[in-house]
Amino acid sequence: MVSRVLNGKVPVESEKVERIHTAIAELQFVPRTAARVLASRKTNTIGLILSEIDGAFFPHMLKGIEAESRAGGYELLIHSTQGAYPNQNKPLGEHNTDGILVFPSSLDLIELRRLYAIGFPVVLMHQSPPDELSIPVITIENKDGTLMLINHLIEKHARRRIVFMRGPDEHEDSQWRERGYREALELHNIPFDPDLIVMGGFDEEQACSTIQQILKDGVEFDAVFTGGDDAVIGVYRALNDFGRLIPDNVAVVRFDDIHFARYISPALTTIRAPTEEVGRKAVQQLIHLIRGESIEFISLHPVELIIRNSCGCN
Amino acid sequence: MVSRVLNGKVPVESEKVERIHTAIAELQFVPRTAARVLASRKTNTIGLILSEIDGAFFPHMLKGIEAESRAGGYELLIHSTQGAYPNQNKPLGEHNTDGILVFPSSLDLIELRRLYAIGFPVVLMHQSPPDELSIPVITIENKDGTLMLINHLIEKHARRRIVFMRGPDEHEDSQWRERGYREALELHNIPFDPDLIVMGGFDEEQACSTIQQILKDGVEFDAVFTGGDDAVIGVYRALNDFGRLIPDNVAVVRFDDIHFARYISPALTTIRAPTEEVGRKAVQQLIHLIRGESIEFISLHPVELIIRNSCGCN
DNA sequence: CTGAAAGCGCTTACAG
DNA sequence: CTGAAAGCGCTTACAG
Repeated sequence: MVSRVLNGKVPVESEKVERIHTAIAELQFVPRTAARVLASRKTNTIGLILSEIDGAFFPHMLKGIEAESRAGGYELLIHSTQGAYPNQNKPLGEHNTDGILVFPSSLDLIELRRLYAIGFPVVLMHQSPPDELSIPVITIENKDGTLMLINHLIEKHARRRIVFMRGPDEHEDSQWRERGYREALELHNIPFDPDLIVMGGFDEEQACSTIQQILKDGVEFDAVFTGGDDAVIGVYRALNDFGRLIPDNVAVVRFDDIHFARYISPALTTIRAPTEEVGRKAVQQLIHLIRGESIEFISLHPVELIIRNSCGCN
Repeated sequence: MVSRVLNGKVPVESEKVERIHTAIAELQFVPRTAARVLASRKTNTIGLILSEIDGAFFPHMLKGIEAESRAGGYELLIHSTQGAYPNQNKPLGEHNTDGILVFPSSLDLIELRRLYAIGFPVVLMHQSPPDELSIPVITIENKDGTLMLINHLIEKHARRRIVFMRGPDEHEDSQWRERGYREALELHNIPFDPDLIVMGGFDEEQACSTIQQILKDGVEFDAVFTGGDDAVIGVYRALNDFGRLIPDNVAVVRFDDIHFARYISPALTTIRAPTEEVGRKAVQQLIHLIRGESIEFISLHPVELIIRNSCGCN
C-alpha cells in the first residue's frame, strides 16, 4: 500500500493517501534504494566511465550530464579508471546501472562487446564503436570546425604554410581534425606538406619543443593549429623565444575555446564546442535507449568559430 | 558458498574455490549490487552533494574525491542541487550511501540535523557546522593564506591602502579571508578603512564596475585583493580603463591559483591550495567515520604563496 | 569448512 | 480500489 502511494502508478483512495503521507512525514521514512532496485529490477542510475577526471572541458560536460540525469530521474555514478582498464572487476555495468556513458580509453573492447551482446544500454562519447556494433555516438563537428578555422586562416589572412599539431593517434577527435585540415588545403589547392604535420597537440612542453625544433630545422610556416590542454601556450613561448611575432609572422589558432583563450595575449581565435549540451544530449540518448525508444546513432554537435586576435583579425 | 568465495572473509576449501572461479568466468557472472547492499546493509557508496558543478577548483577536487573513494572500495554518487535545496525528496542519504560529503549551500540545516541525529556519517567541506553538531570539517587555511598575501604586499611592496574584495556573506571561506586581511593590517599598524572593503569578489563584471566606482569616487588605493572566478579580470580591465598601471600604481593579488594566473599579463601572484589533496582527505575522514574510527574534527590544509608579477615582484 | 534457511525492504502480479 | 504473498538476489548467523 505504502509502495503504491509512493510510486503513484496505481489509484489509491485519497483519504488513505493522506494518512500514509502524514505517517511518512512523522516517521521520516526514506525508502531503501537497494530494496527498491532489487524488487523493481531497475537501478534508476546512469553510470559515467572515463579514464581521467581532467581537462578544461570536463566540468561543463559533467554539469550537462548531471543536470540531465537528475531531470530524467536518474542518479549518477562516476568512475574514473586512471589509465588502467578494469577488466576483472567491473565498476559499472548491468549490476549497478541501467546504462552507461563511455569516454575514450576507459572500457576495453571485450567488455563493450559483452555489454552489447546482453543488450545493455551504452552511449559512446567522442569515439566510434567497432563496425559490427551499432552503439550510439555523441561527439562534435571536429572536421567541420577545423575546416572553418583553416579556411579562415587561408581566406582572411592569406596563410598557406599551416602547421598542424596532431594529438595522440588513439584520440579520435584529433583524427577528424586532421581530415578537416586536409580538406581545407585541398579546397584552396594548397599542396599538403607532411613536414607541417607535427606531434604534440596536447601538452605545453611538448608543443614548445616541437615548434622550437621546426624553427631550428628551418621549416617555413606562417600559422599553427593546436589541439588540447596548454599546447598553445608552448607554441606562444617557442615563437616568442625565436622572435616571431603573433599573429604578424605566425598566426596561431586552437580548437577548443578554453577559458584562458580571451585572457592571453594575443587573445586566441578558437573553435567553441557546446560542451554542456553534448553532455545533456548523451544522457538523453542513453535514457531513450534504456526506455527502448528510438535514437539517433550518431549525434554530431555543431561548433562555432570564435574570432579574436591570434589569427590576425582586429 | 559462491558468496563466501566472492567475499573471501570465510575460509573455503581451495578446490571448491577454483571451481567456483571458473564457473563465474564462464557464466560471466556479475553479482547484483542491489541484492548485496540489501542483504549486507552496506551500500559501499559515498555521496557527494554540492550546489553547482562549477569553478576552476572543481575538477581537481573531484579527482581527489573519486580516486580516494575508489581506493577505499567505495562507489561515488554525485548530486548537484542547482541552487534549490532538496528538502522533500532526499537525493543522498542513509537510503543510498554509507556517508556523504557536503559542500556549502547544498543541504539544509534540518536535513543536516536529521542525519546527525541518526548517526549518519557526514563530512562538511569549506563550512562549519552549527555549534551543537560535532561534524568534521575539511577546509583550507583561508585566513593564513590571506595573511601571507597581504603581508607580502605590505612588507615587500610597501602597500598600505589595500582594497579587499569580499565574496557573498554566506561564503565562509571569504569571511576567513577577511579576518586574515584585518590581521595583516593590525600587524603593521595600518588603520582599517571600511571604504576599502568592497563587494564583488566573485564575478568579472561586478568586480569591474566595483573598481570603476571607487576610482570615480576618488578612493585612494595601491593594491587590490580579489577572490573567486574571474573577478581579477574585471579588476585588470577597470584599472586599465582608468590608466592605472599594474603593478606600478596598483598591485593585484588573488586567492586561488587559477589556471590562467600564469598566462595573463602581468602574471598573477596568488595563494595556491592543495585542492586534490583536500578532496582526498575529505574522503579519508568520511571513511574513518563510516568505520567508526577516530577522526580529526577539523582539518585545515596549508596553502602556498605563489609569487609572480602582479604584486610588483620581478 | 559447509548446507540450508532466514532475512534484507521493497515491488508487483494475483485474486478479490 | 486493496490485501496477502511471492519474489528480487544476495549475505549471514545457525547448526553441524
